[in-house]
Amino acid sequence: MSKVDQRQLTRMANLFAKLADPARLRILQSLRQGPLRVGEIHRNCRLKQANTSKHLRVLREAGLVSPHREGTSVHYAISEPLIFGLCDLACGTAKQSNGKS
Amino acid sequence: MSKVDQRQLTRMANLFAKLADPARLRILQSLRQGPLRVGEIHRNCRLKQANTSKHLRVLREAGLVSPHREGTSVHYAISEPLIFGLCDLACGTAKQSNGKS
DNA sequence: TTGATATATTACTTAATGGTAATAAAGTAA
DNA sequence: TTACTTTATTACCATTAAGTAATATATCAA
Repeated sequence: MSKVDQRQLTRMANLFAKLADPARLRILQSLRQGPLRVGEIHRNCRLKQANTSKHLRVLREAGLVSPHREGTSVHYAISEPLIFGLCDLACGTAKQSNGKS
Repeated sequence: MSKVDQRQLTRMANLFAKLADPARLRILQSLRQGPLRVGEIHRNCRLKQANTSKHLRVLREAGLVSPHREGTSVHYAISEPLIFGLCDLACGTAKQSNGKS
């Protein structure tokens, strides 16, 4: 990646921003083993229903997850598995290294 | 990474947050080939001096870069090279995939 | 000391974001 | 239709963060 222009840097920053929230990381981890309904996610991750829906919208609009209606419920699935590479790397990097912020 | 607890998710999210800014990504890329003085960084990245200093503080407090005084100037160097793995992965993942946010 | 240069910090404005309660919308069943 | 369930959206508040101008601090030279 010798030449990275401003637009690409902005796209990268936007992607990192989507991952910069513990609740969203938790949602993504919960989807790692397969699709889940919104209700399952919100109980599984201990998030309020509205909050879950908002986070899923962020992830969906970023192209990281995709919804699939089934009756009254909606299943969400990972649509960009590459993010787990990022998560795993960050998990290793962030072991005890993080500063005071 | 089967078991990731809340603290670790928060650390990961904090790390991602540090990378979630185009200016900081640009600073990190500029340091990829070696340490630079603050003045070089701020001219190189076309950032205001104060802004550069603030971003460097964020990166420093996150343990990603480290300063080294030399006379009146301060050299900054990458202190956590693993972040380039994250940057490269994000660069590949964020090619044209990013949503409307 | 004074002066010059390099970097850091402060104060401020503006913009974006997360969490929540309430409400709306979508789907199904009776 | 009504009633019920599931998910999405809206409105609001509180917090956080980026950018900037001005100022402060640090280091060195004379």
